[in-house]
Amino acid sequence: MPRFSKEECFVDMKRRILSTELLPGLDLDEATLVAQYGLSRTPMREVLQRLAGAGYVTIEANRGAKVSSMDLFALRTFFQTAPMVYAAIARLAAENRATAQVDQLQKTNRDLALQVEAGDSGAAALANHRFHALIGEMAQNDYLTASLDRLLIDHTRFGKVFYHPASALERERIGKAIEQHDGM
Amino acid sequence: MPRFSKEECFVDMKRRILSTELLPGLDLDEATLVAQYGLSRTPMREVLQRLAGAGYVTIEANRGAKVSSMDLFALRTFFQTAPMVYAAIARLAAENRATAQVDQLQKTNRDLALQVEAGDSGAAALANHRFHALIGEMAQNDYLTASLDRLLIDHTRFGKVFYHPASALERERIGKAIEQHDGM
DNA sequence: AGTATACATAATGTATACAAATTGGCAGGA
DNA sequence: TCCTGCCAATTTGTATACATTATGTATACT
Repeated sequence: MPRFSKEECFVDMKRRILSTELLPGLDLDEATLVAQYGLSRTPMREVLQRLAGAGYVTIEANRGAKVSSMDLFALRTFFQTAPMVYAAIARLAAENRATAQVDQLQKTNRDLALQVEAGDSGAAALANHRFHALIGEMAQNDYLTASLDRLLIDHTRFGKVFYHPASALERERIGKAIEQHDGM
Repeated sequence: MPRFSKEECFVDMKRRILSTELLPGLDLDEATLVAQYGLSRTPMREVLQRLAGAGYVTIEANRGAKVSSMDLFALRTFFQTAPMVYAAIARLAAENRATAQVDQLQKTNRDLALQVEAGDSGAAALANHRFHALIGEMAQNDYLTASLDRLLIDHTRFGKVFYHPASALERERIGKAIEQHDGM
């Protein structure tokens, strides 16, 4: 039986949710997770609460945790919100950029390109997520980051569905984003 | 010794933080809080984790929770972000408004006016917080609400500092906001 | 037959004992 | 005096037993 640390468990749960290995709406049973990660219930519940705080799962009193659902309304709201927040974040990131971060960004971008070429849409989605999350960090705006993080959860999950034969188009878009940031 | 429910404790902690009864940066000791609220440590820690998820407190591993701090950088970021998010939220709220919610909004607004006239800046700040939070609910956009909620935490705390002899100006601004929404 | 209620089962929520980590103080030495 | 290392005390983290709440099933009653 594998023994994860609390932090490892948190990261792995995020990965599983973003990759839709755990589908939206799925009921998360404490006992099952405890068995999978080799933690006791207290820290496992803590992980679930942190995931809830970050928007990955939804907790109902006396009913446990579910993977946050994605319905049509969420999709509509996503497209209503994402352009605005992404633009604001990108602008701030460009203003505050540090060379070390730009390097990391390009590294992540190359990683993304590799995953896309390899046809691994799950890994590509995660690399894409990491790429955007890095831009979020660069923006150094905790207020907006809160929205961005939530958008990225659904972006990544939508992406897994839509761009399954991960397109060169997406890659090109990412490439442009980098140029744009370097330009500023 | 008073015995709070977990939810009551959560609400009360938010109130105390928003009203700056608990100052930014204050170290929150579990034992003290447990004694104050009459809960055992497990649910108290859960409350702190939820508060951390919502941005009210900051948790460091093996060092417990502190009330989220507010430095000059946060202030700058706040004024950089608030107009954009508030405008977006207000627009969405106007589009999706329901009469029941508008009634509630006006009720909260009257409450705010009363508190301001009574010179109770703490209660006024909380009423103002509730007013903006209601607009956030009306917008029905969970992504943006995440940012708004964090902005409102600091808005309320800044407000407590700045507008101490709570001004008629603030009240007027709120009044205008209502008209604006009714207008749309 | 259909519905409602009571009970059994299984889940979540709470309390508390125990473990690990951090902090502060003290003693010893440079 | 100041630094260093160790020990004690305090605080946080974890495990687990117990309590409570929800759910599913069977049975009795209409």
